[in-house]
Amino acid sequence: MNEKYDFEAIEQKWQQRWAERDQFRAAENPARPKYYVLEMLPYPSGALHIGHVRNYSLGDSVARLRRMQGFNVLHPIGWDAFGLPAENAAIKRGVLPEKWTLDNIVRMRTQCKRMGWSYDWAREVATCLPDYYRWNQWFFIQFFKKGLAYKRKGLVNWCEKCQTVLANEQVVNGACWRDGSQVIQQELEQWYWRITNYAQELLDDLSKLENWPEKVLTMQTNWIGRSEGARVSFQIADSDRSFDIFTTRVDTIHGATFVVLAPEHDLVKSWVNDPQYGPALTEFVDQMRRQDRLLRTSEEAEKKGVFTGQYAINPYTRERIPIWVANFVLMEYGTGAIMAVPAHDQRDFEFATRYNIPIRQVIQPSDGSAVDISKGAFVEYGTLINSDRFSGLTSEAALEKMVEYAQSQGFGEKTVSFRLKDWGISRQRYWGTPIPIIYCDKCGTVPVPEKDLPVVLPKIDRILLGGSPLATIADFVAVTCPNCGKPARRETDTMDTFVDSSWYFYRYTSPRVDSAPIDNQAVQYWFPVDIYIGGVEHAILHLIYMRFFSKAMRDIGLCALDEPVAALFTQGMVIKEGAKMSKSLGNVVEPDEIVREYGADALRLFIQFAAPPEGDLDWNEQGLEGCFRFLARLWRLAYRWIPRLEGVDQQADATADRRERALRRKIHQTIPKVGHDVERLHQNTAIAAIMELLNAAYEAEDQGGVRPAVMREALETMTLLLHPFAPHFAEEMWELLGHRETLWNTTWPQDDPELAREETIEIVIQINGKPRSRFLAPPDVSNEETEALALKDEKVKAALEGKKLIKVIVIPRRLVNVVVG
RNA sequence: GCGAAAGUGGCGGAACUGGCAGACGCGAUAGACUUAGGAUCUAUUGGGGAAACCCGUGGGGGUUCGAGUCCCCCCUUUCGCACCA
Repeated sequence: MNEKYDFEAIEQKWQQRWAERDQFRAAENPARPKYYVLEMLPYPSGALHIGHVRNYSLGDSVARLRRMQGFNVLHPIGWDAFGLPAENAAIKRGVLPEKWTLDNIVRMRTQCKRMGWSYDWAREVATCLPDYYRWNQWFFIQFFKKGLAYKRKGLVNWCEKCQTVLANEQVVNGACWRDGSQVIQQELEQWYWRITNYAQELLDDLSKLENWPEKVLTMQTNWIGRSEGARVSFQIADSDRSFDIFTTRVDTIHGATFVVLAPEHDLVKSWVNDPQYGPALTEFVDQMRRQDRLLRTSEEAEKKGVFTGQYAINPYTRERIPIWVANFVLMEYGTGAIMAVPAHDQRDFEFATRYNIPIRQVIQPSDGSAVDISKGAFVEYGTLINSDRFSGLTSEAALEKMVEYAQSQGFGEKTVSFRLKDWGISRQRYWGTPIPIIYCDKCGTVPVPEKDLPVVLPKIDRILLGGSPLATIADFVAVTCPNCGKPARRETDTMDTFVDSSWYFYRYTSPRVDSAPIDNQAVQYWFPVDIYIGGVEHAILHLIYMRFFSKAMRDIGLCALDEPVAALFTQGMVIKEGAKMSKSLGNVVEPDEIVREYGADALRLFIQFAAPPEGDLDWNEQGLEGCFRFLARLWRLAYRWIPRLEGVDQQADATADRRERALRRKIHQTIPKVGHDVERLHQNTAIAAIMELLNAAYEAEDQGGVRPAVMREALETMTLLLHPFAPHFAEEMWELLGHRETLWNTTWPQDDPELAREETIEIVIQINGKPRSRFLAPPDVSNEETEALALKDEKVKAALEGKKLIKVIVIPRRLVNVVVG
């Protein structure tokens, strides 16, 4: 054994052995309980960053612990390999996306192996390979057949910088989620997936996700945005046309003094030629189209609009009210049209005030108190007034009754509106999955027959810019119609890369099946994912898409899961000096450099020790050194003892010495603590507990009188407990301690509660709630004895001098509070 | 504005259902070993005080024998949502 902790040699040695033995290979085994540990797959951007290290080290410690606890562990990894950065890098550096991506994967795979994570590399998937993306295409076709995929023209989010369309989830505060640049609205024909079919189920099933963070559930609930209300049809005056509005407050409809359409509303287009109102209307609509969405939809934005010259008939009152177009009504929510009740809606109030539109109160507080409608809207529920036959009803009752009335008269109905929109999956980029559709002049839109899959992404030899790059590849576009055999054209858009990540974790269970996307038997064995670890930034992106995907997979008869992920854990960011690491700030920590200087084990240890995993972690090199020192300190202890341990069994005899018993007690207290902490992902306190155990071993050594058998037990226990965090170190130590079997196949130590039990306990004496004294007692001391012992205490006697004993509270085995007064 | 989470030594952070606040690590101080130490080991390390003691978990109230933990009000930070009809 080397006196010095030579992390480089040790880590290399074990990585090599693990690879040679193909040690982390997983296979279905019905005899053992399974455990599926999943981490969000990385985008191959070039190199692992420290956030990956945190994410994957966390997952690895869980995988290794569960394995040692007897679970059959699946711990896979892959690459989210399609996507824009590859194309952008290609444009910037002149490397083709494919080469750039595959090179990055090679480099990052090496880095992963250098970190010692226990991945089953035989299950690795890269989403940019035809073996994988052909199933994206297969899913597309199944969805198309099932009516879950459809094409329509409509307003879409267009990112100028990315030169492509984005789904709603990918627009954050009016900006592109990836680069933060402005997103504008454009009218384009796009493919959509009908995620809204599942809106209700996606919402309802959130209640099944008991082990998901509340925060994510809330974000999803808000994103789905269910609201119950009514659809009411308004006739356009002097016309046979009508339009629908959506409202959650039909009870206020007698107070509607105007209606408002979104600038993008279809009806508006037919009015722009009006000689009197057309010009202003046209200008307003154009202005809205040009305006930044973020500005337009911000609450601070002033409410602006123009009168269309048209009137609508309120079906309840038969009253003619003006139709306006205004910035604050959004085409994408509800029906893109609202009734405006300025007395009872603040937005309508502001608008009405600005344009001198009448304000009419129709609700008053049910307690009869007065409200001043001239100062602002009264938005609460109350009692209806000025509402014809509905006057006198409460809002709650009116909501029911008035919808029934509308229904009976045929001009409205009860309806539910969702904020969630269908998922726009078309992307006008090269580096993605080709959408498997063929357009034939005769047969229309025809899916590519399954036998013709995959539609291979054509190789290119130069970078393609602008539009849909595939459209410029004549060989690709030209195709014969699978129906009629006549010349036809291929769809040239590619799929959103969130499609790839929506089901990759299914593919891991059967990565090489080539007759179907998944082997249902394998899915049945491994699913659900027991723990999914990743960043919270995907709360309403990936994490909602993949839930949708599972349900859609179920409905096309592929497997039978409602929810694929049993527990989700969102880990915090790694920051430095309080700021997010970024190249522009120059505060990026390179994992490679840390590994070179301190080793992967020290890095893994530190990144899990420095902070609880759900919070942000402030990188600090000195803390890292502390973890390195801990490993070196354990190494030295072993170095001193191992020569004396040969042939010594750890359970040689019952130990009688007080000092030995103290060390063994610490050992047997630490074992359950570490296991329990890692199960809750409290790696920081688990590691602290192992450090304490090492300190106890040093203390025991220092005091003398500890025999090798006990020191062996201490060293072996620390080694086993350390394995999830510092596996190379632990494997080496385990071997030095004389074991042949890898720790991966070794069981987690069993604690002995008998040995863990304290021989004497210290009981605190409080006087009037303040700690004043303490005494030692046997652990089985009764409450009566405890009280008696406390009352004999000198401090207690002194405190009772001239005072009265009011009461004594005994907390068994912990504390006595003597109340005097 | 609405909602959620958080606020504990010089620093990162511990503290299960209310029961010794500050585990563990960093940093710091002193000593030992040493030619030397940025290595290692030992000891000390929330503040005040000579001490008995007193004060301390963002601030203010409250419940309780007892509050970092529970309740009310306020402040700050972070993160979501933000004209959603």
